[in-house]
This record gives sequence, structure tokens and C-alpha cells, in this order.
Amino acid sequence: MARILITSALPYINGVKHLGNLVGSMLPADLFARYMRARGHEVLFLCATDEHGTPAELAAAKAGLPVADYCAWMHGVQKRLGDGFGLSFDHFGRSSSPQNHRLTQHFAGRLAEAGLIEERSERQVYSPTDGRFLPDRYVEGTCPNCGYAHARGDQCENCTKQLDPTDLIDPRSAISGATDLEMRETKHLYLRQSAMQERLDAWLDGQTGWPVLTTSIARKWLHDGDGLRDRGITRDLDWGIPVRKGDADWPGMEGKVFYVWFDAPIEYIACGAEWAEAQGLDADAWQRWWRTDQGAGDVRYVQFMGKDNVPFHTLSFPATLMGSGEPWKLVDYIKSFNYLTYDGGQFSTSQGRGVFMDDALEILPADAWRWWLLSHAPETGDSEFTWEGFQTAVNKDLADVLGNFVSRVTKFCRTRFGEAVPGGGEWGPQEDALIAELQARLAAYAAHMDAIEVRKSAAELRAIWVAGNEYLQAAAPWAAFKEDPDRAAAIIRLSLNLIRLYAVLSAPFIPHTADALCAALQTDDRAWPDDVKTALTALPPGHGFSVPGNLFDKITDAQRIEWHDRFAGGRG
RNA sequence: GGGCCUGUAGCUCAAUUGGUUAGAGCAGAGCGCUCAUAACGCUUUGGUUGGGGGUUCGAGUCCCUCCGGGCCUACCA
Repeated sequence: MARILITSALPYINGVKHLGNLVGSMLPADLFARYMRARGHEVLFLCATDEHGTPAELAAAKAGLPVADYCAWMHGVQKRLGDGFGLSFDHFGRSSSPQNHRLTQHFAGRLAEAGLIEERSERQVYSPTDGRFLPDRYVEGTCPNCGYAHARGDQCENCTKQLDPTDLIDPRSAISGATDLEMRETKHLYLRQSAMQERLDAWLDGQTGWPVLTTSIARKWLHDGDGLRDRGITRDLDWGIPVRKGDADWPGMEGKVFYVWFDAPIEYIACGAEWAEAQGLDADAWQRWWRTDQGAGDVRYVQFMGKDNVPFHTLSFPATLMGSGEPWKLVDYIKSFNYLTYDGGQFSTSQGRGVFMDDALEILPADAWRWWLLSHAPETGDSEFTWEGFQTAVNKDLADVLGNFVSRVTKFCRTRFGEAVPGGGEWGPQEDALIAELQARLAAYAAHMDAIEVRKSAAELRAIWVAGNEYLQAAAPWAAFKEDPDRAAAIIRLSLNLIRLYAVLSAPFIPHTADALCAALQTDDRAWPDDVKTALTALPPGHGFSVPGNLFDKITDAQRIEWHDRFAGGRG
């Protein structure tokens, strides 16, 4: 039994996440966590809301709530939606937790002692009307290069030229529209990542088998231009973790908070502390997962994230952990994803374009979404959601191939033998062939799941479902029943057991359906089938069952059209 | 501008990292079955692997070039 630590990128707090966010980190992480648990490994699966930063403050203001109240509310919303999708986090924490405050301040103190923090003075845009400093992209104005009127202070979206906010003509606050902007002197702390470049480079070189997407982004940042640059880790905001040097004040940093990207990854660890507290464990119980001097040496740590998160997880966070000089557990494997696009464009929160987690659960069961999203996970490139493709896949794979298999087997049995596993009859060559095929496919499925090859795993699982229909067609119990009822009983006995096998194997993808199948079969036996032949005898003759209702309703053309229009976005 | 990824059947994707005749699912066509959610099974049509050039006994895979799509480029997170 191995110990697997799994973290999903933290969903940002400023609203309900869309399906692209879900499939880019939380959902595949859940797939892997469920699979590893099913294989009997000890798993700690952590996630949390990422609650700090300017967008959180603005979202709170828009909602008319104090930012702390807003975050508490939205954390609850995201927690419920995660539960609705069956995300099996061992703990869903908050980056604003007291544990994260302490730990973030601790890391900053250690890094300072190690000489890896530098104080720098700089001039930034301040808006007296808004009463705050403005990040570059929150300053708007006319592009000096192309004349575009809504260029942002970091870059012009129209001509893509990189800008400095002072370059803009007629600059104004993107928040309030205020034009009385001024430049103010402010001091910030920088993490001296440049001093860590060689260690990070060597560490990355030592990793094998990581997705190209992960390593290419990391190497680009390490070797681009003058190499890895230092990064500011503080901000002039009210909401966040106050800058402190461990337990001590940090002279000159009063009123400032740590940058959200400094404290967010640390929340992975703090979330472990939150988990221990919530479980009523010893306060230090989390350390056996996170400290190599406290038993984490044999932990395999896997992170899941979208490609936009890669630099922080391959460089900044490892720099923080290494730089502390303490024996923290570093990530062993980073699984990164491309983007999911929506019907030819991007998901857009501001335009209401695309399907969000709350919408999704409102119109269809979670497993329909889980299956489509995972079987189309954007692993090698961006992948596109279309309603036509979604309808076809859900109807064909889930309703026809899997759902109908369960239906035809259980209903045939009920009609001919009653609602219990029938006895009598023997297995023959057809059963041997099926078992051999399943044993081979099971090995392929497990290999893909071990390698976190999500789409390939889904394809293999589907093939395992198909094998049941092929077998049933070849064995034809409805024909056998007329001549030799015992033979039909043997076929159906195996088929009912096959349903249990499908529930076990499919559970990481479609956990709710797996639960429904086990309930219908009146079994709690979820043991992973190392040997298929043995597994197909788990339900003995006489074992009762009930015919479940349709596992999946089909998506009608009318529904598809309605939803297509409803989520197309635009104003309204 | 620089960098990375990507282009394979009408559609969505594979192809053991240079090795026989490029494979699946969906869609299409034909046949079968009648247990089942008009479901299932079998057979089958469909490809100059974006274009061109090169290396090699051999290229979807490596190199050059052109064309198309996407992403990143460090103060959004």
C-alpha cells in the first residue's frame, strides 16, 4: 500500500467556476484520488478556495458584502457544488484559514533568514478615489501604439503591445473610472527566485515523465532572457495575510499583505492542518504527509492544474519550500491540462457564456458531466465542448452502452428467474473468452489510470462496457432459455456479476451511478478485481437484487437546442 | 517580436517514441437479433497523415520551409 498525496489547483473565490475550471484540475484529481483509494492505497486529497487578491475584493464590493463575509459565503457555495459533482476531497479548506496565516508568515520568516527576501522600493499607480493602489491591468486608457481606447496598463488587447501603465494616454481607474491617478512610492518584498535558479533547474532535470506542457513552460521561465526573475510577494491590499516575519513584526511592511500567489500554494500544506483539525486528529498529524522528517519520505505527491498555473507550481512554490531550508515534501508529478473551449469560443464569466457548475447540476446529473468532461479532458491540446458532441456521447456511452446493458440483464432475469441471482448451468468457452478479454482490458485500464492518462482510461472503460454487450449477443440467453434454462441461468449469473464489476471499475468516473448499481445489486463489495474470474462470482446464486430505474435518461434534441440557446451568452 | 503546443477519415481522437497493410468511437450504408432505454451485435464505405522539400533500407513520427489553429510572455489569478 502506497501513500498518495493529491492536490487540485485552488478554485478562485470570486464566483462559481465553469466546466473548464472543473475539468482542468478538480475533476481529474478526483478521478485519480478515487482510483487510488479503490486500489487500496492511502490517499489524502486536498483542495481549498483561493480567497485573496484584488478580484476577491472587487467581487465582494459588487455583491455589497464585506470581503470576509463574501468569501465565507462563496466558499460555502463552491463546497456544495463540489459535493454535487462528487468531488471526494478529504478536506476542502480556505486559503484565509488561521493555519495558512501562520504557515505563510512562517515561510516568509524562514526565507528572510535564508537571505532570499529582498526589500525593494518602487512607484505604482495609486487612485485616491478608490483609496487603493491599482494593479497594472486595472488601469485603463488609450494605447499609445494603436490608439485603442480600452487598453490595459499591462498590455493592449487590441495590438498586443506590452505596456506600462504610465504609457497610457488619459489613464483612468478600471474600477471607478477615476482619472485623478498618481504615482506613489511603496515598498515591497521580493522572493529572490534568481538565486534559486540552479537548484530549480537541477530539480526539474531530475523529474522524468512529466507532461511536455509542464516542463516546457517551466524551462521557458527558467531560461528566458536573463533567466528566472525575482517575484514580488507582497501587495498593498487590506484583505490577505498580513506581512510578518514568522511571529514577529516586519518593520516597514505595516498594512501590507502577502501576494495571493505566495500564500495560495502554501494553503496546500495548511489545508492538511485544517484537515487534521477537522478530523479531530493530533495537531501534527498532517506532518506525516508534508514533512520528510516526519514520515512523508514515502509519500507520492501529485498535483493537478491548468496550464496557466504551471509556473507557480514548478518554480515559485518549490523555491519557497526549498528556500525555507526545511524538509518539506516536494511534488513528484505535475499533471497539467490545456483549456476547454465552449462552442467555438472561450468560456466567459463576464458574458455568461458557457456552462457553469451550478447550471450543469441544475439540468443534468453530475455523472453525465463527469463522463463527458473526463473522456474529453484537454490533455494534448485544447478541447471543445459542443452540445451536439455532449448529447451524442452521453446518450451513446452512458445510456445505450452501459445503461441499457444493465437494463436488459436485470429485466431479463426478473422475467425468467425472478429478482435473485439464478443458480445452475456451467460456464463454457464463451465465458472463458470474455474473462480473458476483460482481464486484458482491465490491465490496460489500470495502466492508463496509473499513468493518469485520462482519455485513454475512459476509452478503455468504455470498451469494457461494450464487451458485456458483445458477450450477451453471442451467448443469447433469451434463445438458450427455450432449450436449456440452466445455460441461460449461467449466462445471466455472470452478467449480473458483470454489472457489479462495472460498478467497481466505473466508480472513479461515475461514482453516483456506481452507488446506484451497488444498491440495486444489494452489495457493498467494492473490492478491486485483481482476478476477473473470481470477481465474477462475488454475487452467489440466490443473492437478491432489484431492477434499477433507467440509469441515464437520454438528452433529447429539444433539450439540446434549449440549452444551446440558454448558455450562448450575450447580454441577458 | 520571442517561445511552446497543435494540424491524421465528414466529426472527436489513437498510433508501443523511426519499423509490416495508419487504427477506434460517432456519423453513413448493409445484415442480424428481439432480452433491453427504437437499445445491442456483425459487416462495410471513408485517408496523398495541412502543402512542399530533405535525411533514411524505411517517415504520421526526425530536419528545413510555407500555411492554418491555440497558448504563454512574469502586477488577473
